[in-house]
Amino acid sequence: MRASAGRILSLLGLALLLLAANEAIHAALSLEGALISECGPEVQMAHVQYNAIMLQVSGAAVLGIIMNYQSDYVKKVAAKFNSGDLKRLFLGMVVAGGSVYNRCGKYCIRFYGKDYTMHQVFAGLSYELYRSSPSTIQITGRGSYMTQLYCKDAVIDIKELSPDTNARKGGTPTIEYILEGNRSIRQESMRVIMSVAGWVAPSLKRTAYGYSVSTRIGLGSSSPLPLNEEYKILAESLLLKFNSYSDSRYPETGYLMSYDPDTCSGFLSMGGFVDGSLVKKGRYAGMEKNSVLRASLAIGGKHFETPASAEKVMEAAVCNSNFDLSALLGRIMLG
DNA sequence: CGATCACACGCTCGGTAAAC
DNA sequence: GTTTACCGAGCGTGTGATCG
Repeated sequence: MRASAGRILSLLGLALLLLAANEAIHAALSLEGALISECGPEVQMAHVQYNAIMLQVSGAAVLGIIMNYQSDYVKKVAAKFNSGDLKRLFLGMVVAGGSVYNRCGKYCIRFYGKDYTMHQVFAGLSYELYRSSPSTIQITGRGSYMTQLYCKDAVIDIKELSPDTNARKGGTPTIEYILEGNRSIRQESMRVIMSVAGWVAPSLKRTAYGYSVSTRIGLGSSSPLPLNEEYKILAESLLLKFNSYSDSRYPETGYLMSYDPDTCSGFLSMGGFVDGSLVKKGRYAGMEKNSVLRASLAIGGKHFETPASAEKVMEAAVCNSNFDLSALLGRIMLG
Protein backbone atom coordinates (compact mmCIF):
# COMPACT_ATOMS: atom_id res chain seq x y z
CA MET A 1 0.00 0.00 0.00
CA ARG A 2 1.26 3.44 -0.88
CA ALA A 3 0.11 4.82 2.44
CA SER A 4 2.18 2.49 4.53
CA ALA A 5 5.46 4.41 4.48
CA GLY A 6 3.68 7.50 5.69
CA ARG A 7 1.97 5.58 8.46
CA ILE A 8 5.26 4.13 9.59
CA LEU A 9 6.73 7.61 9.75
CA SER A 10 3.76 8.77 11.80
CA LEU A 11 4.13 5.89 14.20
CA LEU A 12 7.85 6.45 14.43
CA GLY A 13 7.22 10.10 15.19
CA LEU A 14 4.66 9.22 17.82
CA ALA A 15 7.06 6.80 19.46
CA LEU A 16 9.79 9.42 19.50
CA LEU A 17 7.41 11.87 21.08
CA LEU A 18 6.52 9.44 23.81
CA LEU A 19 10.12 8.47 24.45
CA ALA A 20 11.73 11.87 24.25
CA ALA A 21 9.43 14.32 25.95
CA ASN A 22 11.98 17.06 26.31
CA GLU A 23 12.02 20.81 25.95
CA ALA A 24 13.45 20.71 22.46
CA ILE A 25 10.57 18.73 21.05
CA HIS A 26 8.05 20.98 22.73
CA ALA A 27 9.74 24.06 21.35
CA ALA A 28 9.77 22.53 17.91
CA LEU A 29 6.12 21.61 18.08
CA SER A 30 5.02 25.06 19.19
CA LEU A 31 6.94 26.59 16.35
CA GLU A 32 5.27 24.18 14.01
CA GLY A 33 1.91 25.09 15.52
CA ALA A 34 2.50 28.74 14.81
CA LEU A 35 3.40 27.87 11.26
CA ILE A 36 0.41 25.68 10.65
CA SER A 37 -1.98 28.18 12.20
CA GLU A 38 -1.20 30.44 9.25
CA CYS A 39 -2.60 27.83 6.93
CA GLY A 40 -6.17 27.36 5.83
CA PRO A 41 -8.63 25.02 7.51
CA GLU A 42 -8.04 22.26 5.01
CA VAL A 43 -4.32 22.31 5.69
CA GLN A 44 -4.88 22.41 9.42
CA MET A 45 -7.16 19.39 9.21
CA ALA A 46 -4.64 17.50 7.14
CA HIS A 47 -2.05 18.45 9.66
CA VAL A 48 -4.02 17.28 12.66
CA GLN A 49 -4.79 14.10 10.82
CA TYR A 50 -1.26 13.21 9.90
CA ASN A 51 0.72 15.08 12.52
CA ALA A 52 4.12 15.97 11.16
CA ILE A 53 6.80 15.46 13.76
CA MET A 54 9.72 17.80 14.16
CA LEU A 55 13.00 16.93 15.80
CA GLN A 56 15.71 19.17 17.00
CA VAL A 57 19.10 18.25 15.59
CA SER A 58 22.52 19.75 16.22
CA GLY A 59 22.55 23.52 16.49
CA ALA A 60 20.08 25.78 18.24
CA ALA A 61 18.17 27.17 15.30
CA VAL A 62 18.27 24.30 12.86
CA LEU A 63 15.34 21.98 12.80
CA GLY A 64 15.16 18.79 10.89
CA ILE A 65 11.68 17.69 10.02
CA ILE A 66 10.40 14.22 9.49
CA MET A 67 7.46 14.92 7.28
CA ASN A 68 4.57 12.78 6.53
CA TYR A 69 4.28 13.03 2.80
CA GLN A 70 0.55 12.65 2.52
CA SER A 71 -0.49 16.13 1.65
CA ASP A 72 -4.17 16.22 0.76
CA TYR A 73 -3.26 17.94 -2.45
CA VAL A 74 -0.92 15.14 -3.53
CA LYS A 75 -3.52 12.54 -2.62
CA LYS A 76 -5.98 14.32 -4.84
CA VAL A 77 -3.70 14.65 -7.88
CA ALA A 78 -2.27 11.14 -7.44
CA ALA A 79 -5.78 9.75 -7.70
CA LYS A 80 -6.54 11.79 -10.77
CA PHE A 81 -3.38 11.70 -12.86
CA ASN A 82 -1.04 9.00 -14.15
CA SER A 83 2.65 9.05 -13.37
CA GLY A 84 3.52 10.81 -16.64
CA ASP A 85 1.28 13.69 -15.63
CA LEU A 86 2.56 13.70 -12.05
CA LYS A 87 6.01 14.06 -13.57
CA ARG A 88 4.74 17.21 -15.26
CA LEU A 89 3.81 18.67 -11.88
CA PHE A 90 7.16 17.60 -10.46
CA LEU A 91 9.01 19.21 -13.38
CA GLY A 92 7.02 22.41 -12.86
CA MET A 93 8.04 22.58 -9.23
CA VAL A 94 11.72 21.98 -9.96
CA VAL A 95 11.85 24.51 -12.80
CA ALA A 96 9.92 27.16 -10.88
CA GLY A 97 11.44 26.76 -7.44
CA GLY A 98 14.15 24.15 -7.34
CA SER A 99 17.59 23.24 -8.49
CA VAL A 100 19.40 20.17 -9.71
CA TYR A 101 22.81 19.31 -8.37
CA ASN A 102 24.72 16.62 -10.17
CA ARG A 103 28.42 16.71 -9.50
CA CYS A 104 30.98 14.52 -7.86
CA GLY A 105 28.69 11.53 -8.29
CA LYS A 106 25.90 13.19 -6.33
CA TYR A 107 22.35 13.27 -7.56
CA CYS A 108 20.30 15.82 -5.70
CA ILE A 109 17.15 17.75 -6.52
CA ARG A 110 16.30 20.58 -4.17
CA PHE A 111 13.22 22.58 -3.61
CA TYR A 112 13.26 25.95 -1.86
CA GLY A 113 10.63 28.18 -0.38
CA LYS A 114 8.83 29.41 2.68
CA ASP A 115 5.64 27.43 2.13
CA TYR A 116 5.57 24.36 4.32
CA THR A 117 2.68 23.09 2.25
CA MET A 118 4.58 23.27 -1.01
CA HIS A 119 7.41 21.28 0.52
CA GLN A 120 4.85 18.66 1.44
CA VAL A 121 3.64 18.66 -2.14
CA PHE A 122 7.17 18.31 -3.47
CA ALA A 123 7.92 15.51 -1.04
CA GLY A 124 4.61 13.81 -1.80
CA LEU A 125 5.26 13.87 -5.54
CA SER A 126 8.78 12.54 -4.96
CA TYR A 127 7.34 9.61 -3.09
CA GLU A 128 4.57 8.94 -5.59
CA LEU A 129 6.99 8.99 -8.52
CA TYR A 130 10.19 7.55 -7.14
CA ARG A 131 9.25 5.96 -3.83
CA SER A 132 12.01 8.07 -2.42
CA SER A 133 11.58 10.36 0.57
CA PRO A 134 13.44 13.66 0.68
CA SER A 135 14.22 15.51 3.87
CA THR A 136 13.34 19.07 4.72
CA ILE A 137 15.63 21.40 6.59
CA GLN A 138 14.68 24.75 8.00
CA ILE A 139 17.27 27.32 6.98
CA THR A 140 18.98 28.86 9.98
CA GLY A 141 17.62 32.21 11.02
CA ARG A 142 15.07 32.46 8.25
CA GLY A 143 11.54 31.29 7.89
CA SER A 144 12.27 29.19 4.87
CA TYR A 145 12.97 25.58 4.09
CA MET A 146 15.05 23.49 1.76
CA THR A 147 13.91 20.02 0.75
CA GLN A 148 16.56 17.71 -0.64
CA LEU A 149 15.84 14.65 -2.71
CA TYR A 150 18.77 12.35 -3.26
CA CYS A 151 17.57 10.16 -6.08
CA LYS A 152 19.45 9.27 -9.23
CA ASP A 153 16.32 8.31 -11.19
CA ALA A 154 14.67 11.64 -10.46
CA VAL A 155 17.74 13.60 -11.57
CA ILE A 156 17.99 11.58 -14.78
CA ASP A 157 14.28 12.15 -15.50
CA ILE A 158 14.44 15.88 -14.94
CA LYS A 159 17.62 16.23 -16.98
CA GLU A 160 15.96 14.37 -19.81
CA LEU A 161 12.85 16.57 -19.74
CA SER A 162 14.80 19.78 -19.21
CA PRO A 163 18.52 19.36 -19.90
CA ASP A 164 19.32 22.87 -18.73
CA THR A 165 17.91 23.13 -15.26
CA ASN A 166 19.68 25.87 -13.38
CA ALA A 167 18.38 29.25 -14.43
CA ARG A 168 20.72 31.00 -12.03
CA LYS A 169 23.74 29.80 -13.92
CA GLY A 170 22.49 31.11 -17.23
CA GLY A 171 20.74 27.89 -18.16
CA THR A 172 17.32 27.85 -19.76
CA PRO A 173 14.97 25.25 -18.27
CA THR A 174 12.02 24.19 -20.35
CA ILE A 175 8.47 23.17 -19.51
CA GLU A 176 7.82 21.84 -23.00
CA TYR A 177 6.78 18.53 -21.47
CA ILE A 178 4.01 20.31 -19.56
CA LEU A 179 2.82 22.08 -22.72
CA GLU A 180 2.42 18.68 -24.38
CA GLY A 181 -0.03 17.59 -21.69
CA ASN A 182 -3.82 17.73 -21.86
CA ARG A 183 -5.80 20.67 -20.57
CA SER A 184 -6.44 19.16 -17.20
CA ILE A 185 -2.77 18.63 -16.33
CA ARG A 186 -1.79 21.96 -17.86
CA GLN A 187 -4.24 23.67 -15.56
CA GLU A 188 -2.91 21.79 -12.55
CA SER A 189 0.66 22.58 -13.58
CA MET A 190 -0.22 26.25 -13.86
CA ARG A 191 -1.63 26.17 -10.33
CA VAL A 192 1.49 24.52 -8.96
CA ILE A 193 3.89 26.79 -10.84
CA MET A 194 1.97 29.86 -9.70
CA SER A 195 2.03 28.58 -6.14
CA VAL A 196 5.79 28.23 -6.30
CA ALA A 197 6.86 31.27 -8.31
CA GLY A 198 3.74 33.36 -8.72
CA TRP A 199 2.57 36.29 -6.65
CA VAL A 200 -0.37 38.54 -5.82
CA ALA A 201 0.14 42.21 -5.22
CA PRO A 202 -2.95 44.28 -4.53
CA SER A 203 -2.07 47.95 -4.87
CA LEU A 204 -3.67 51.16 -3.75
CA LYS A 205 -4.36 53.78 -6.34
CA ARG A 206 -5.36 57.40 -5.81
CA THR A 207 -8.50 58.18 -7.82
CA ALA A 208 -10.75 61.17 -8.22
CA TYR A 209 -13.08 59.66 -5.60
CA GLY A 210 -10.49 58.60 -3.07
CA TYR A 211 -8.49 55.39 -3.10
CA SER A 212 -9.17 52.12 -4.80
CA VAL A 213 -7.60 48.69 -4.79
CA SER A 214 -6.45 47.07 -7.98
CA THR A 215 -5.49 43.43 -8.25
CA ARG A 216 -2.36 42.21 -9.90
CA ILE A 217 -1.01 38.71 -10.27
CA GLY A 218 2.34 37.73 -11.70
CA LEU A 219 4.71 34.89 -12.32
CA GLY A 220 8.44 34.93 -11.77
CA SER A 221 10.65 37.97 -11.74
CA SER A 222 13.74 37.20 -13.73
CA SER A 223 12.97 34.04 -15.64
CA PRO A 224 15.08 33.33 -18.72
CA LEU A 225 13.14 34.77 -21.68
CA PRO A 226 12.47 31.42 -23.42
CA LEU A 227 11.05 29.98 -20.20
CA ASN A 228 8.99 33.11 -19.66
CA GLU A 229 7.59 32.63 -23.16
CA GLU A 230 6.66 29.04 -22.33
CA TYR A 231 4.92 30.20 -19.16
CA LYS A 232 2.93 32.61 -21.32
CA ILE A 233 1.97 29.87 -23.77
CA LEU A 234 0.86 27.70 -20.87
CA ALA A 235 -1.26 30.55 -19.46
CA GLU A 236 -2.78 31.39 -22.83
CA SER A 237 -3.73 27.78 -23.40
CA LEU A 238 -5.87 28.19 -20.27
CA LEU A 239 -7.33 31.53 -21.46
CA LEU A 240 -5.30 33.52 -18.94
CA LYS A 241 -3.98 36.77 -20.39
CA PHE A 242 -0.57 37.82 -19.12
CA ASN A 243 1.82 40.41 -20.50
CA SER A 244 5.58 39.95 -20.50
CA TYR A 245 7.76 42.47 -18.73
CA SER A 246 11.44 42.81 -18.17
CA ASP A 247 13.53 44.33 -15.44
CA SER A 248 16.03 46.64 -17.14
CA ARG A 249 18.71 45.49 -14.73
CA TYR A 250 18.43 41.94 -16.08
CA PRO A 251 17.97 42.24 -19.86
CA GLU A 252 17.83 38.55 -20.77
CA THR A 253 15.09 37.83 -18.27
CA GLY A 254 11.43 38.53 -17.93
CA TYR A 255 8.29 37.92 -15.93
CA LEU A 256 4.55 37.73 -16.47
CA MET A 257 2.01 40.05 -14.99
CA SER A 258 -1.70 40.69 -15.37
CA TYR A 259 -4.13 43.35 -14.20
CA ASP A 260 -6.96 41.83 -16.13
CA PRO A 261 -9.79 41.12 -13.66
CA ASP A 262 -11.02 38.25 -15.84
CA THR A 263 -7.60 36.63 -15.73
CA CYS A 264 -7.30 37.09 -11.96
CA SER A 265 -10.74 35.70 -11.25
CA GLY A 266 -10.37 33.07 -13.97
CA PHE A 267 -7.24 31.78 -12.31
CA LEU A 268 -9.02 31.77 -8.96
CA SER A 269 -11.99 29.87 -10.33
CA MET A 270 -9.77 27.09 -11.69
CA GLY A 271 -8.59 26.59 -8.12
CA GLY A 272 -6.12 29.43 -7.88
CA PHE A 273 -3.01 28.83 -5.85
CA VAL A 274 -2.63 25.52 -4.04
CA ASP A 275 -4.22 25.81 -0.59
CA GLY A 276 -1.60 26.75 1.95
CA SER A 277 0.53 28.63 -0.55
CA LEU A 278 1.57 31.83 1.21
CA VAL A 279 2.56 35.34 0.17
CA LYS A 280 6.33 35.53 0.63
CA LYS A 281 6.94 39.13 1.56
CA GLY A 282 5.45 42.55 1.80
CA ARG A 283 2.32 43.73 3.56
CA TYR A 284 0.48 40.43 3.22
CA ALA A 285 3.46 38.17 3.91
CA GLY A 286 2.47 34.91 5.57
CA MET A 287 -1.15 35.08 4.42
CA GLU A 288 -2.64 32.65 1.95
CA LYS A 289 -2.20 33.81 -1.62
CA ASN A 290 -5.73 32.68 -2.44
CA SER A 291 -7.24 34.68 0.43
CA VAL A 292 -5.39 37.81 -0.62
CA LEU A 293 -6.43 37.34 -4.23
CA ARG A 294 -10.06 36.70 -3.28
CA ALA A 295 -10.19 39.70 -0.95
CA SER A 296 -8.52 41.97 -3.44
CA LEU A 297 -10.98 41.01 -6.18
CA ALA A 298 -13.91 41.42 -3.78
CA ILE A 299 -13.13 45.03 -2.99
CA GLY A 300 -11.62 45.94 -6.35
CA GLY A 301 -13.30 48.95 -7.92
CA LYS A 302 -14.65 50.26 -4.60
CA HIS A 303 -13.49 53.66 -3.45
CA PHE A 304 -12.14 54.48 -0.02
CA GLU A 305 -11.62 57.81 1.69
CA THR A 306 -8.15 57.05 2.99
CA PRO A 307 -5.47 54.44 2.31
CA ALA A 308 -5.88 53.29 5.90
CA SER A 309 -9.56 52.49 5.49
CA ALA A 310 -8.87 50.52 2.32
CA GLU A 311 -6.16 48.55 4.07
CA LYS A 312 -8.42 47.88 7.03
CA VAL A 313 -11.08 46.36 4.82
CA MET A 314 -8.49 44.35 2.90
CA GLU A 315 -7.07 43.00 6.11
CA ALA A 316 -10.48 42.01 7.41
CA ALA A 317 -11.35 40.38 4.09
CA VAL A 318 -8.09 38.45 3.93
CA CYS A 319 -8.22 37.20 7.50
CA ASN A 320 -11.82 36.09 7.45
CA SER A 321 -13.37 35.04 4.20
CA ASN A 322 -16.77 34.73 5.89
CA PHE A 323 -16.95 38.23 7.28
CA ASP A 324 -19.71 40.57 6.24
CA LEU A 325 -18.01 42.56 3.52
CA SER A 326 -21.01 44.66 2.60
CA ALA A 327 -21.57 45.80 6.19
CA LEU A 328 -17.97 46.86 6.59
CA LEU A 329 -17.94 48.51 3.20
CA GLY A 330 -21.10 50.41 4.08
CA ARG A 331 -19.39 51.88 7.11
CA ILE A 332 -16.05 52.76 5.59
CA MET A 333 -16.47 53.23 1.89
CA LEU A 334 -17.34 56.45 0.20
CA GLY A 335 -18.69 55.46 -3.20
C1' DC B 1 27.85 7.40 -0.46
C1' DG B 2 23.83 9.48 1.22
C1' DA B 3 22.68 13.06 4.12
C1' DT B 4 23.30 17.38 6.75
C1' DC B 5 25.30 21.96 7.73
C1' DA B 6 26.79 26.56 6.65
C1' DC B 7 27.19 30.78 4.24
C1' DA B 8 27.98 34.52 0.88
C1' DC B 9 26.43 36.54 -3.28
C1' DG B 10 23.24 38.50 -5.98
C1' DC B 11 18.34 37.58 -7.49
C1' DT B 12 13.34 38.11 -6.54
C1' DC B 13 9.01 39.57 -5.25
C1' DG B 14 6.54 43.18 -4.44
C1' DG B 15 6.16 48.38 -3.20
C1' DT B 16 5.58 52.54 -5.45
C1' DA B 17 4.68 55.87 -8.76
C1' DA B 18 4.95 57.88 -13.31
C1' DA B 19 3.39 57.47 -17.98
C1' DC B 20 -0.09 56.13 -21.05
C1' DG C 1 -8.23 52.90 -15.28
C1' DT C 2 -4.30 50.36 -17.25
C1' DT C 3 0.44 49.62 -18.31
C1' DT C 4 5.26 50.38 -17.78
C1' DA C 5 9.34 51.44 -15.14
C1' DC C 6 12.36 51.61 -11.26
C1' DC C 7 14.29 49.97 -7.16
C1' DG C 8 15.81 47.54 -2.67
C1' DA C 9 16.44 44.37 1.16
C1' DG C 10 15.20 40.01 2.46
C1' DC C 11 15.90 35.71 1.11
C1' DG C 12 16.94 31.93 -2.65
C1' DT C 13 20.62 29.28 -4.41
C1' DG C 14 24.92 26.87 -5.37
C1' DT C 15 28.50 24.68 -3.42
C1' DG C 16 32.09 23.03 -0.29
C1' DA C 17 32.82 20.99 4.18
C1' DT C 18 31.71 17.54 7.10
C1' DC C 19 29.63 13.62 9.33
C1' DG C 20 28.00 8.84 10.14
